[in-house]
Amino acid sequence: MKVTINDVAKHAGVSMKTVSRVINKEPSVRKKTYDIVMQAVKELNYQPNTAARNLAGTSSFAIGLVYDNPNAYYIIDMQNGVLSRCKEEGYELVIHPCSASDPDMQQEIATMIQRSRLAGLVLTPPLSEQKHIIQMLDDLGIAYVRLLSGQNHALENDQDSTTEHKNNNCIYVDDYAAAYEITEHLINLGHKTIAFACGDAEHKSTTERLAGYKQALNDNQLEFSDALVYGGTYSFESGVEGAKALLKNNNESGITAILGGNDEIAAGALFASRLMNIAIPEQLSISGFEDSPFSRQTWPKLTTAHQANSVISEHAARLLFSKTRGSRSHDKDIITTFTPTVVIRESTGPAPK
Amino acid sequence: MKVTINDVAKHAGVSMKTVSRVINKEPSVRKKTYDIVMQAVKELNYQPNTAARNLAGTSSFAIGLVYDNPNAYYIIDMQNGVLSRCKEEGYELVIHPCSASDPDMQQEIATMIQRSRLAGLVLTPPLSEQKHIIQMLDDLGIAYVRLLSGQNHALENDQDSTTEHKNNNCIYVDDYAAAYEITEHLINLGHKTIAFACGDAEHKSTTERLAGYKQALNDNQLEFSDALVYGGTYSFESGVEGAKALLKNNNESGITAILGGNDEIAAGALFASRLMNIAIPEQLSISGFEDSPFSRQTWPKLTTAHQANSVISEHAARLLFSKTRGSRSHDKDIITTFTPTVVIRESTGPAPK
DNA sequence: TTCATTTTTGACACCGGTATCATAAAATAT
DNA sequence: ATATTTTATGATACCGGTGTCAAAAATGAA
Repeated sequence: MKVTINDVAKHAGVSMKTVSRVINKEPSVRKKTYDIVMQAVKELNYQPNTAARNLAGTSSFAIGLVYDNPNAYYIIDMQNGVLSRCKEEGYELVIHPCSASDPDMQQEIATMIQRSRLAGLVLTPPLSEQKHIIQMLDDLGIAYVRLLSGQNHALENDQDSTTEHKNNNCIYVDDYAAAYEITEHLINLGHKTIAFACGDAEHKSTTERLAGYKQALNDNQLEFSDALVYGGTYSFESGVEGAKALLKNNNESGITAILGGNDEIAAGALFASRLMNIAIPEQLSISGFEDSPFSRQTWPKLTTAHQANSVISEHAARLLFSKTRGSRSHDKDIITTFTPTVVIRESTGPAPK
Repeated sequence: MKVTINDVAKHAGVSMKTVSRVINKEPSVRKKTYDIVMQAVKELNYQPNTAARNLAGTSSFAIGLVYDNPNAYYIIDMQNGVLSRCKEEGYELVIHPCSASDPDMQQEIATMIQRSRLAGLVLTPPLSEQKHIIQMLDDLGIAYVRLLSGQNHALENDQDSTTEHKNNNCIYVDDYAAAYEITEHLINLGHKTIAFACGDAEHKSTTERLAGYKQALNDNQLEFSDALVYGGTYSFESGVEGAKALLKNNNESGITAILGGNDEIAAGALFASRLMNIAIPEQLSISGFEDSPFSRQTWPKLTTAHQANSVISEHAARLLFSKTRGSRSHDKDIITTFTPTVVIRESTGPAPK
């Protein structure tokens, strides 16, 4: 029934160690031997036992994906991207949803690493931004890659210990640039009073997006005011509340466009507009961020910033693998900064007179 | 750094085997010994190495979740439910998205099972409905649980080999009853011409929901006609097309309500209604199915049938565990049939005159 | 108290690979 | 052709647990 490395070795007439070398693509195997072994592997349909490899090897053949994010689309994309890379490399993926606010979380992650002897970890925001997590991983000496919002500066400007890492283990999503672009799109449509309904303040993406938005206003001689910003969370409900707050008193601020912190917020704003009988995009333009599937399922469809999450996470996995095993994948192929691109749909239009 | 079972044994002054017994909750350990060992486990913060356990043991400490479903919300719920049970039992979860149409899929699943020495598998629709997959799993002699649409009949009525299983490894979602209920809700609102925009014909849920809908019509002396059914897929786009098709020629069929095969279809129908300038629910009632988060994010919010996916999948995992290891959890606690409940929101209303 | 029986515990061989280091074979230098 | 270096392969000790079976301890019966 189950075929082991010994069966293959016998079948190929070599030692098990040679088979091991072949399946691990170690260099010092003669072409001829390699072929013979591979032939045997195929004939017997041999599948190396993950548990055994993990147990015997220095590092294991499993990595972890840790997330605390309610956005199902985001998570699925992340998983799929990492999984596709794992498949390529013959690794397993251990997924670990958790709650950043949970005090036991740190211990929980440590436990997971220890139990599964993980070779590395991919961290998504907002966990990837938490100093104490990073610190712990450094202390544990485990490889990890962080998905972050921002740009790849040579050094982070804070002076704490994480700086020493030369942040060569980060994948950046340039939310700043994307927010700038999408704001510019609105400005080009003639909008002069553009509001921003933010996501969670603790998330770096929020500050990045906000900064990009502000800079775009500034570069185009548009005035910024605190009345134009609503601080909420990355949720539909927050979008509803945000739009209501921003447009209060019969839109006293004269807002003609709202930039949603993500698609859910934008969808919420859309919903609120309906409640307030505001026509989109005739009276008000609304844009999202992320291009999740449901940005195509609202009415009208959302203008948004497209973020290729599965591609991003695939590169995160690549980067992680390049740091663990005999980095087969060339580091050169790894993109470490992604900039979402504006996708124009029906929720934005020319500013009303 | 890493604590092994031997460290614990030494610390507790017992043999490693005894420690093994304790962490596996085997019965034949004296209370006093148990306490001493547990104390040592705590003091050293011992975490059993998963790989070693998997390798040494008869069955491994990992189960798999296989799915082919584009619905992110559904998948995340499924994962979380199974995951929570796994955590409870100290198991790992190997997730495996795949494509039912992929000819290699069968081999792929077999490979996964072999490589990870999975103790069992949870199958979601539509994979759980595919005979050849079930057949393969039976041949492999691996434990599995199927999530199915339908009711728990003592025996399935088809005569093939899967019947022999006495289907005591299935969790049912009674889509028939739910569709009946939701149709009845519409009937009670005075609707007489109710259409059904179906999901994928290959999915059992589609036939179940359709049957429930038809039965409700029948029981209420309402006429059914093929013109009232649109056969599509479980997607937003299909919902758009479905609504357009059903309401064609200025709604010649006189439809006053559309039952969507799932929330996405309903959202699509909602979208199409906007295109056709049809007021919801004044001119047309639309209902969804599943109660996914975005049924609350459409305008108006969708009436739908709530399905507790994470609870369902948790019970699927329970059932699986009850078949593998020393079934700690009592089978009695396991619910094997779930019936979604109607959630009334704003997308359905009284039939127009 | 002694012996038989049952319950707890431990010694040790595995599970299926990888790592190390020695050895054999091939390539190169003399 | 032989000595020397390099490269390819193999023998064997682990990795950290579990399963088996036998020994030790506790319990009950005589």
